[in-house]
Amino acid sequence: EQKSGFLLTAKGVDSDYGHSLHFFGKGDDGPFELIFSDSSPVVFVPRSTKLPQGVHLKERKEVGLKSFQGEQVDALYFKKLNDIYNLRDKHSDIRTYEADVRPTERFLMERFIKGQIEFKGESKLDNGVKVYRNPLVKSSPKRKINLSTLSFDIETSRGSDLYSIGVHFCDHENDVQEVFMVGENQGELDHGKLQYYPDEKSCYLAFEKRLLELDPDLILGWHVVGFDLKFLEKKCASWGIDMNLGRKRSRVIVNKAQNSSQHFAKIDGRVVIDGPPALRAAFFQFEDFKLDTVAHELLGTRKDIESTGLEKVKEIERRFIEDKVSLAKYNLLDCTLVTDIIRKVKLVELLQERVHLCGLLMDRLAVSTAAFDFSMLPLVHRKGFVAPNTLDIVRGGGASGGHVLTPSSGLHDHVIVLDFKSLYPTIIRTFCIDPYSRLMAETNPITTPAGIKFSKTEHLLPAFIKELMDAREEAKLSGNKPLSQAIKILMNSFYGVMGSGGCRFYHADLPTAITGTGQWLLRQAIDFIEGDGYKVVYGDTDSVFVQLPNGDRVIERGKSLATRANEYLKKQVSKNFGAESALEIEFEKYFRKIFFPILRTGTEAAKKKYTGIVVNENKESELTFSGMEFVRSDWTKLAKKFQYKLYEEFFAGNSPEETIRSTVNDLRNGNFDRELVYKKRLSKSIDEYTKSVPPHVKAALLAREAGHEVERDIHYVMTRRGPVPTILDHSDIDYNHYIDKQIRPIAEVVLTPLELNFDNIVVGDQLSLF
DNA sequence: TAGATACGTTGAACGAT
DNA sequence: TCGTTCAACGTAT
Repeated sequence: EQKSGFLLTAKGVDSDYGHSLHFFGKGDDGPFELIFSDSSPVVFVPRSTKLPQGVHLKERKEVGLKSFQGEQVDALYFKKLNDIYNLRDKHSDIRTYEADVRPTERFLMERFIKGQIEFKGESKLDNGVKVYRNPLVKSSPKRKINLSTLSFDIETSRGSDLYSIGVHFCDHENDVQEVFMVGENQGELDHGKLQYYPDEKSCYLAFEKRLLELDPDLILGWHVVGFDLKFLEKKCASWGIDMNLGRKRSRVIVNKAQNSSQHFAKIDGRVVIDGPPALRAAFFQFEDFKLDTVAHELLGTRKDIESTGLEKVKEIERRFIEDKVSLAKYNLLDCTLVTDIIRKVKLVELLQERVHLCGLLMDRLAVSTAAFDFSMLPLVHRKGFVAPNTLDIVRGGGASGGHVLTPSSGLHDHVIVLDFKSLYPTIIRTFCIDPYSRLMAETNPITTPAGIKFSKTEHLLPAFIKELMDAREEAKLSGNKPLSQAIKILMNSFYGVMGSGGCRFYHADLPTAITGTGQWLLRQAIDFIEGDGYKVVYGDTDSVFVQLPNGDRVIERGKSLATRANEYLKKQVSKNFGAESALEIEFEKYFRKIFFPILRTGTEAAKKKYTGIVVNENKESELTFSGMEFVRSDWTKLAKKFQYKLYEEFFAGNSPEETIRSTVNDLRNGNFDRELVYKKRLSKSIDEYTKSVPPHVKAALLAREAGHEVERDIHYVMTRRGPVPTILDHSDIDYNHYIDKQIRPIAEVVLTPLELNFDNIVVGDQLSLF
């Protein structure tokens, strides 16, 4: 009987019998595992390679494939994956190809199985999982599979005591809320079940048992890998037991990435979705990634303990002793908030669509180079090539990027923005840019504006991008946002991946051809628009800011200009390169007013910085900022509020003097004391700042001296003693610092063109101080 | 368990005064 | 004390 399902996790296992592949997934009738017991990991070597004694192969085969340099290769089949690593590491003189492709992924990609799979064979039930040994499999069109989620969160003391574990499980028919609490019974919850256990171990074991019963496909949480799972793993180790939360009661393995604080959890048959990194990967932006902040911004709700840091821990400790019911409530709220956030942004749907598009399973989606391999390798093989190992890539000189114009400085009325829709993907399509096409450049060549040749007929990526773009249009029409977003993420990754030394298909010609073409196209568009009698006031990579003589029927005129620019480019591309243009310029937005400030150091306008009033089709206007302090997380709230107010006045044609004066006054009077916090990230560990010690590092050092754990985000305030972390006493605020470093530079940007002087405006206050 | 380059700003560090 | 360089960070695209 033919079954189908969605793949969740994969692993390869070396044993005495060989290398086996294990795929866990979820089908209509529950979880399954597909085992392929004799997978024979493969690597390619040049035909001329003589293997040394002691290398034990299963088979060496002529496969009719060649390297990118044109050298014929043989396939070597091994018993174990480890044999390949040994060959590579112990015989570095032997050149290998694709030695770093994971057998599980190779298995899927060569069969074009992207998440959805059909399988046929005998199954045996093992711990609730239907296990198929060596079934027949094939790819299967995508289908909606309901995945169940379990969000969990643990509460602990400041030390290493486990207090409670909250659980929120959801599938298409159930909603389960439970809390497992250590200690004596102090009562029940209104909503959800609260159970008490005499000690930590029995509490944990009850949680484990319940999780295995509920059998979720996805495990959700907030820092759930680096904190909760790591904590529980340590606990289990201290009790001498394994943390068996995987399908078939298998053990959870928590790993830390080298040179990074990132943690990864391997759980058979279940995918862990950790809120902050998952939202970051989907390009969500928040003031910070605290659960409370994100929940507030997305759901409008708040956690019930609003304090942070030490106070929060103290409150949790108090509740554990005096009020376990309210601790349980708090614990459970964290779980349901995470479920609600992930549901609200349709994160599971997004991940599912991404798997369907790129083929990598959920826990590997972040690795763009692997996603590129998944789509390209099987196609490249069918064209007769094998690819190099990633580590053998020699990174050539860097490619230049996008073209950025110097803005025409100052204030402008009626400026429209036209931009190229998906510029780099459409360039790849139009000029047939991909690794295979570069190798085949002599077959019907097309020379890009940067002078680099590709084959107009032998290529792989352009067709894939067309497919993706068509699917995206359809997704947009049908309102399928997760799919549309998934396609955008994948398409936008191609250029970066091909220009990355971490990609086995890297070649400097690829990014150089793409960005060079982008620069050429932007110039062509500008030439056309200027030739049409308009003034171009700014442009960056794929956009042109065009001034219109007046504000009548702006959108109509904008769209008409875009259409004519498209026709012009189509002709240019056809005439100069004999190619059919997939490029598309579109009307993006209208600024009733836009202001380009002068560089802080210099006389020209700054690039990548502007502010203006955008008016939409419904004639609603909005003050927007790009690149300016208002959008920068390392400027204080004081600065941002001040900048916003300043430009409101500026665009309204009012004098900014009163705003400046009152802001300085209020600051001195202590009215902004809570809005003076600087936030900056430590990009490396604190002891690695040897070349210079910037303010946020100084603050972090103070925090560490005072016995605090140093976090990645440093919050500090400038006091008369210098930068001090907000967790320490910082009442001696240096108001002059904030006037000079946060208010003055923002004010002067508008004061200079108005020929006003900051010191003259605030002079009264300055005198009263000294 | 690695998508890219272009750009502006700040303040530390350093050498010359 | 002053001017210059550059590490560091966050942003635009």
